[in-house]
Order: sequence, then C-alpha cells, then structure tokens
Amino acid sequence: ENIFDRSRMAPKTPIKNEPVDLSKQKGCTPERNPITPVKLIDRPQPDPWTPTANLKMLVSAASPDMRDREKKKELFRPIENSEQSDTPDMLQYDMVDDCTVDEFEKQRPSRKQKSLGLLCQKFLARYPSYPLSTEKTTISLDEVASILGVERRRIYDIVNVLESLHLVSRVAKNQYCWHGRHNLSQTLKTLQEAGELQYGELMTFQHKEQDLEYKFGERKKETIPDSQDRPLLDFSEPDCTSASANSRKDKSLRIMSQKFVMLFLVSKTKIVTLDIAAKILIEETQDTVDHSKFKTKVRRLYDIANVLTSLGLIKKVHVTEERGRKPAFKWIGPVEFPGKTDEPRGHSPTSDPLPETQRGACAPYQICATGKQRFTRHASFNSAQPCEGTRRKVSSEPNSPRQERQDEYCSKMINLAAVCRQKIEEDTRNPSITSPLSLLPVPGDSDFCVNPLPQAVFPVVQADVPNLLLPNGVSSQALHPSMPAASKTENGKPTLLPNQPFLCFPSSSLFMLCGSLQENNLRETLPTTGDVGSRSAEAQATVTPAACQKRSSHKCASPSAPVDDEEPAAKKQTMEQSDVPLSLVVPKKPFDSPKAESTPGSGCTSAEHLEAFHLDLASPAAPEAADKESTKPLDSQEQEKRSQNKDPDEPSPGKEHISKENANQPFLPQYLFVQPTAGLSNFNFLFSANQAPGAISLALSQLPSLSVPCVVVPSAALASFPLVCSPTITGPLSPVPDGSFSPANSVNFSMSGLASTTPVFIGTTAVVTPNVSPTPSVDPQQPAHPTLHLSPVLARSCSAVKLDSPVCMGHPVTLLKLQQPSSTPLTPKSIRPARHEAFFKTPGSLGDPVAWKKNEGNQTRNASSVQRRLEISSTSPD
DNA sequence: CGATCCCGCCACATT
DNA sequence: AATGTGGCGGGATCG
Repeated sequence: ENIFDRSRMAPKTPIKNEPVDLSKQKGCTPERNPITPVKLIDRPQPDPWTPTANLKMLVSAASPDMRDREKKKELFRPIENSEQSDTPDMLQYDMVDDCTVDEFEKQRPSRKQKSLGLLCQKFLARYPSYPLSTEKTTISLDEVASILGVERRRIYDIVNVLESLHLVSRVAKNQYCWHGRHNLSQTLKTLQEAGELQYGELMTFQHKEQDLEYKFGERKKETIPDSQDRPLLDFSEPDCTSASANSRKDKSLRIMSQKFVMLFLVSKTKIVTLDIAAKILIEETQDTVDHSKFKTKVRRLYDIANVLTSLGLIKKVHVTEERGRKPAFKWIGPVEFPGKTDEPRGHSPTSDPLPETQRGACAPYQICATGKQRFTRHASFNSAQPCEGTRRKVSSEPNSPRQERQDEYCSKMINLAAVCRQKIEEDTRNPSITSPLSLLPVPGDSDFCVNPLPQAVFPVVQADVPNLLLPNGVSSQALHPSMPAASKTENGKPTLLPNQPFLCFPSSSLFMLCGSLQENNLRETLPTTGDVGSRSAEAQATVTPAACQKRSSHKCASPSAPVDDEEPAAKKQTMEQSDVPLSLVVPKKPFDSPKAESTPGSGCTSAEHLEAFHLDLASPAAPEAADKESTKPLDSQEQEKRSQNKDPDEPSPGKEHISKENANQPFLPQYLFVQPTAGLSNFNFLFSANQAPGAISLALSQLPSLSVPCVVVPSAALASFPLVCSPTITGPLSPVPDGSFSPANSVNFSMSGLASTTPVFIGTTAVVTPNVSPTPSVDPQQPAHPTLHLSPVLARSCSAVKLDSPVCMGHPVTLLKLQQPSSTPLTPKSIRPARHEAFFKTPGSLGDPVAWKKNEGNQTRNASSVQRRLEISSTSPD
C-alpha cells in the first residue's frame, strides 16, 4: 500500500534534484503515465503543499486502466534508478499534466518524499547488491548525506539497520564499507538460529501471545541485565557493567533491528505485528512497559521497518484481530537459508570470498575472523557493543582471507562462537571489564559482530552412541522433552533427531581447550600446527559434508512455516495480506495473565534459559564478531561452571586448579580446541577432550563417518580465547559441590579438564553405532550422569534453546566418559605459556592470575544472575 | 483519530 | 572542545 502511494508520490517530488528514484522495488515512478495526464482534477486548491494530494487526486481520477498500466509498469520497470533520469521524466510528466502541480511539488516535498524508506531506497540504489568481492566500496556518511540531501542523522538510521544485517560495516569514523547482500543469507540464517533460541518458544506458541509476552517478560528481566541498559537487576553485577559497560546504549537500533528480523524468521506466519514486536523488544522489565516506552519502541520499529521494506525483506500488511486491524509486517525475504548462499543472486557464496581486504574487518560475518580480530582480540567477546565502537578502529587490518570456508561449517562454528559470545556478552557487557575472559578479549573491537547465534550447532558426531549425552544441557534438552521449555514448542525442534549428525550444544556446553594444552598433546599428535591444520582440515572434510547437510536440512525444516520460501524478497510480495496469519501476530494482552506455565519451576527455568541465551543479538555485525563469539563461549562456560561449581577456590587459574577440577569433575565432556594457527587460521577444531591426543588423530580417522568428534570452530571465534571453557557442566556432579571451584577454575577448566582425566567426550569415540537412537539412551543414562548435565541453569538454558532450535539437533552425542588417565594432562602451565603466545597476545591473557581473577569475577558477575540466584545461594565467591 | 514517522534536540562517545 | 553517533520523543502528516 505504502508503496503505491509512495511511488506516486515520488514522482511528484520534483524536489530539487533529489533523485527521486524510484528505485526499485516499489516502483516508483509514478509518472509513468506519461500518457495523458488527464487532468482530472484540478489541482485547484488542494493544499498547495501537498503534492500528494494532487497525486491522489489524479490517481483516483485516473481510470482504472490507467492505474493498472501504471502498476504494471512499475512492477516491471527495472529499477532504473538513476535518479537523474527519473527525475526529469517525472517532472516532465507532471509538468505536462499540470503545471501547477509541478510547482507545488517542487516546493514542498511531501512528507512521504522524505520518508526514511524512500531515502533508504535511494541509498541502496547507489550501491550494488552484490558487489564484486574485489571492490570495496566505502561509504562516506557525509557524502551520502549531502548527496541525498538529508541530514546525517537520517543516514545513521539507515546504516544502523543495514549494519545489523551486515550489509555494511563501519570502518572508521565517517566511513562504512558496503558489503552488499552477499552475506545476507548467512546473516539471516544466523539470526534465525538465534531467534529460535530466543524466541523460538514464543513463536511456537504464536498464538499465544500471552505466553510469549510472559516469557518475554521473564526473559527480559533476566536478560535485561545482560543487555545494556539498566543496571542490572542482578545482584552485584551492576557494578561493572553499569558504568562502563553499559554505556552502551548504542546499538540499540541495531540490536533492535536484528531482533525484529529474528522475530520474522522464527514466526511461522512470517508476520509480525508492531505491537507485539514492540513488546517483545522492549526489554524492560517485564510488564512495566510504560506506554511512552512502548510508543517509542514502535517508533523505532517503524524506522527499522522502513529500511527493511526498502531492502525488500518485509512488507506492510495489516492483521485483523479481534480488536481490529493492526499494523503488521510480513517477511517477504528469504526464508530458508541453505548453507550460505545467499540470495538469488548468483554469487556463489562459497565462491565469493569475502573481500578480503577489508573484509575482514568489514565483512559481516566473516567467518574468517581472521587474524585481525585475533590480534585485536576481540575485544569484548561478545559484545556487540564493544564491537562497534571498536569496530571502527578495527578496520585496520585486513585480514586473512581465509575465509573461504564460508562453508556451513564456518557458519556453524560461527554460530557457536556467536552463541557463546552472546552469552558472554550478555553477561559481560563490558568486555573489557567484565569480560569473563578478560584475557583474551580485549575490548576491542572488532567489527565483526556477529550475531551470535544462540545455539550452536555442531556437527557432532553422531556418535550414536546412545548413552552419553552430552553432559551438557544440550543433551538433556534435546533428550528431554520434558523440559518445560522444550516441551512447549517444539514443533520444529526436533532437535534431537536420532540420526542427526549435529548436535547442538548449548553454548554452555562447549568447552574448549586451550591451545596450549593441545599443543603439547596435539603436537604430539599433530606434528605441527600445520599438521593440526591439516587434520583439522581433514576433519572438516569428513565431517562437514554430512553434517552440514543434515544440519542445514534440519534447520530449514524446523520452522515449518508454510510460509514462504523465498527468494529474495521483493518478489514475493505476492502474498499479500491474505496471507496474513494472524495467529502469530496476534498479540493479545500483553502481559496479562500470568500464564500458567509460570509455575515456579518452569517459569524460572524458562526465564533462565532465556537469560542464558539471551542473545544479544545485538551485536551487530562487527567484524570482530567472531572474536566476540569466541568469547561468549566462555561465558557460557563460565556460567555453567558456576552453576555447577561455585567455588572458586582461588583465582589462580593455575594448573592446580585444573587438576583439582579435573579430579573433581570426572566427567566433563570436553573438547579440545585446536588452534589452527597455522594453516587453518580460520577453523578451529575441537576435539573431544577425552580422547587422548593421539586419539584425536585417530578419532578423526576413526570417526570418519560422522562422527567426527571434532567441532570446527572458526578461528575467529576461538582465537581469542585462550582457554577453553569449562564445562561447567561437570559441576553438578561431584565437583559442583561447591567449593571447589572458583571462577578461576572455571577458566582453567578447560585446560585442566582436558588434560586431566575427565574425559568425557563427545561422541565419537565410541563407537558408535550409528543408529542408535540417541534419545533413548539418554534418559537412562542421564540418571547416571545427571550431575553432568549441569547445573540446572545450564540445563535449562540449554534445553530451552536447543530444543527449540530446529537446527540443533542433538543428539546423541555420545559422551563417553573416559578417563584418560593416560592422557596426560598437559600441564597447564606449560601449555598456557605456549598458548599465550598464540592467543594471548591480548592483554591480560591467561597467564595473569589477575586476569583470571578478573575473569572469574566477571564471570561470576557474568554468570547470569539467574544462575546465581539459582545455584548460587550457596556460594558466592565473589 | 489513530497510524506513521520526520525532525532535530541533546546526551554520550570519540577525536 | 569539537565532532561523530544515535537515543528519543514532540508533533506534523497521513489515511
């Protein structure tokens, strides 16, 4: 609807030079009717100023035929855009029709002509949707603003939204780099995954807005802390975060934009009403939402919607509900995201390498986080926010181009990282300060912000070994439908398909080892880094294909929406309102009734989940994202850890701890993180910890089938971390008990755990029978391992998230507990040092006790308040 | 009159 | 302090 108007309107705008472009989509050019302008109306009086009015008049007057023609023309009309050309034409026409009109028009551009949507179209018309990788276009805000004849402020609105989708990235002060839509599908995919985690449940309910809302409310509460603004509700946290960290309000628009998109992606109907979106997006604590705030949120959503509309991703529709008709938007963009490919366009995703040069920096996702980021360290792990700021700076290095792997793997990895990152982010808002990982991350800056996906999916092995599940919540989740959260929605989730190759880990679940450890071990196994790389490569090779495929499929499937398929958007608009699925949309009274679910237990859990995950999607696309991502994991881990254990004995990360931990936690599933430094810079692999180093190698080979026990993580993600994480998981069991761990431990975890005995692995090892149904096994075993599963928190989170997400599936990952006695645990010490080098350039890297402590501290903080709440009671190390 | 959303003040961040 | 960013919401316009 709008479009039409606009288009018509547009023509009028004779405005200066403005190029009215018609660009695109909607067709603009009103004037098409060059034909006779019938002058139906006289334009007599209508407000002079409103050109629009005139137009309307004309239009209405126009015979239907005319209209049709026009429409057709519009539709077919390629975007020509050149503004210039258009303008003249238009003018002419108009002129012809009515002299007067022209004048009017010129004089006053109607409001519509100045709309953000139109402006955005003009903006977009200036750049190729699929720029060659080689060319990097930089956008000067000032320049664009002047060209388009608008204040810079407006450009920010556009750019911020585009940035959230990674169509552009900030390079420097007044500079943005144009990426085009090459990575759009990836971004959307990521958002979808993230969205499922966050909102999946809700969506499932769809109809029940209430639920959603409630949930949101809950979530919000919890999440809130994470995010920015408010001083956290949480306990202590506030301190850190509050000040520095929270400064962040920034990005709200970006974050909001991502969340908004997520809602569409998760929605079955693909229709989202503004009010619902506003409610969901309002982070406020729950219900409180004051009217004013709501109103403001809606305003912002309009801004975002205008840009998204210009991108052809959504269109406006109206949903009719009980109450009446509500404004809503329907997603008309791509719905499924096969691998990475993007749009219609032909770029092969794979093929197109990101532009490297900047790309690294700019590139939206870049999987390759590449070096720079590393160096830079991701500043904050997660936080997007930090990113931004940083981003700009960051731009500096171009990175390595390795990215090739845009493969799904990468993406997956990224996602994982993202997930982790998110958590971390959430927790830490301040990376630097709080960052759990303090080590690594420096606040940096990476631009890359990825949006973290909440979930990570891994290609896991399928070990079908039934029994072990991941200790992590994940398994639990998947397995247990029982979980409240899970139960809810589910539809798609299926996560657990037995056969699926992939597992989703809750972020928490992941563990990484420090490179150092591995190094020793690995190296042994792997001769050199190079070797590592190769191996990793192998692993990838083997794993990837299968896994990826499966995974992808799952994802897609899950949602189910009947909806669309899509193509790049614009085209599809076809649907029209008719489609509208109210169900989703319907909002309902927002917070009214507390929903039933709210049973204490469930409610809590859900909330927690959310929290855990809560993604901040926000993080925009900073290039650095990868790093961030990496960081997150930590958080999650940390959290887990905490949850599990709460005591940190000491800060000293020392090895000692590790050992302890190890001892304590007999079963941690762990992965080893192998640093890819050398060869694969981009990917990192995680091996199950259990396996002995040697095993690792073996594992790969052995596992060939699918089960690769390894997880590949984009280097970027990991790079930053020195450590790994710990699996908090373990905590629950013996370790958990308290005291034993300290934050430090957590950090240490990774190391220690790995080395030490704990050996749980994922999968592969075992053998696996392929088909074993995972689930079944799960339950039974679980009992056994319950502890492993983690702290409730984790579990919850995991469950919540994973469950929903279609993508994840987890499954049977088999965990084996192995002990690896033999495997020597590397000395943490030794390891670390090594690692440090590698990873730790960052400032306080692991080495520092201090750093650790910080981390710990942070972690604690970070640890979601929820966790604390939940578990903490007993300990509170901080 | 409700839906949209432009405009630009102003606070905060970065130089 | 200057300049870049961007939250925010009054109030104008649209429908």
